[in-house]
Amino acid sequence: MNQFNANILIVEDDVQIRNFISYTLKAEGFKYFTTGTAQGALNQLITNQIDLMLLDLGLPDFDGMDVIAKVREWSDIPILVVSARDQDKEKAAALDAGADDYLTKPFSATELMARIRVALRHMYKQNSASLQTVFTVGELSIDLEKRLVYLGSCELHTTPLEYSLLALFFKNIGKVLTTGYIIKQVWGSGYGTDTQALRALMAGLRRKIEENPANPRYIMTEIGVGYRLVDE
Amino acid sequence: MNQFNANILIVEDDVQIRNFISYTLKAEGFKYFTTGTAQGALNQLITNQIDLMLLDLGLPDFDGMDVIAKVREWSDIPILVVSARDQDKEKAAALDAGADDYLTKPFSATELMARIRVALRHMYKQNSASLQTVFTVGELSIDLEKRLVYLGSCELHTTPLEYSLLALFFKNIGKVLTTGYIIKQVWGSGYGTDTQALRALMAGLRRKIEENPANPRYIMTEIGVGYRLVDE
DNA sequence: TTAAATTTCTCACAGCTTTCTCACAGGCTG
DNA sequence: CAGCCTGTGAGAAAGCTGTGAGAAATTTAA
Repeated sequence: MNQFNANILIVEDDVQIRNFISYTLKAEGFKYFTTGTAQGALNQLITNQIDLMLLDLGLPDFDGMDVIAKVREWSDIPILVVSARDQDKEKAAALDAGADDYLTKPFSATELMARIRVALRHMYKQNSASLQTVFTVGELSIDLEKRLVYLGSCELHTTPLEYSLLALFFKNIGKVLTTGYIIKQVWGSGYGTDTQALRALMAGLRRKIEENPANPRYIMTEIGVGYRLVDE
Repeated sequence: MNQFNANILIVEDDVQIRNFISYTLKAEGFKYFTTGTAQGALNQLITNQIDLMLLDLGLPDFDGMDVIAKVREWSDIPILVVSARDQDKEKAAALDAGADDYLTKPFSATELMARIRVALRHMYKQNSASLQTVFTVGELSIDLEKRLVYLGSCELHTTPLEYSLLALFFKNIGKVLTTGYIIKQVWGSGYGTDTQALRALMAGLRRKIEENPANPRYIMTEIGVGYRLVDE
């Protein structure tokens, strides 16, 4: 067993290499998912709690570079590119697109594992700074770990979208979040730019958390820009 | 010029490679220091503000592995190992000791630069708080991250255009900005050259931030040229 | 499986804010 | 004084937000 407890997504269409990698990961005690297509990778990332992605650039449906760009629109998970392409420019392009490391085939299990450990170390170092899971503003608080919202001492029921929205604000207390950013974070990047649904969602949320929704105390509107959770 | 403004320490005893690396870094606009020994590396790290270290493992005085371990006792700066040793175990050992990446000689400038960018990206993401986002002149201050303006200790409401204008001045404190430049920055290049809207916008902004708009304290008019935010 | 309940999205509209335009006043310069 | 530039107030036009009602979609329960 290793020190990390991570879910790793293997995106590789060559069955032999996929087996080699998954065998190696299993031997080290990692949990993993596999897929052979770009589309499958995106699906897995959405449905499962993935901590790190091993990505082959040569996929049958889309180019791996597009996958990197797509994922980076909404996620910061470590992406380790595994590719047969050995051109420096390819490497630089992938790394600049947002990949965290680049391994050229053939590679050894030892090196792969070491580089995975580095990537996970980075991730945990980053997350350890934001270990706090309970945030409070005035009477309102949120427990990100338990996924619960409290108003005073009372638990407050929230729908999934309402919770997602509120959590986003608590992760950015005091900052003005633009409507475009909020929509991307709550609905995902494929949703578009229509703000109507956000307005409706915000109305519902305010009805629950604000005493007087027309004159909010917690989430302020910044006209023409977005919204902001006040910082005391 | 690159997007980062980092000091890089090159630890390499082979003069040719050292020159190659420093030449590459200079071409990309990085500042750098060089040393050929482990002892020198530690000295430089203590005396200079180093943001990233390029480390050759084969040093004359101590083994590079010891340098990594030593540095990691007190610093989290990215360490990029550059080595001729191509053994997987060597790589794994260096990475597990705390290095962030491992490049095998010979390597290309392109790849080196891309990997440096990845390392710096990680670092900046981690202490993104350390980037200055609050600027102050007299009683007036702006928080670019939160998108908020303060006058004294009071929050000041600004419209999107007013904020955009004020932020532009704070990014250019003390400099005279021509009306043409301001219009292009605030309204975009497609707007034209009509200054009427800018005059109206400026009047509104001054009404909010100046005690006496007719005799401004913060944003001065430079007749025939443009405007300027005073520098204390 | 179907049915009920909940959640989410869409529409239409009222009310408000922001932005632009116009007209004019005042100051500086030659 | 005339010409140019800047500042300002008023008002129109455009744009943005909040909200209720109901439709559509999703989840939960039976």
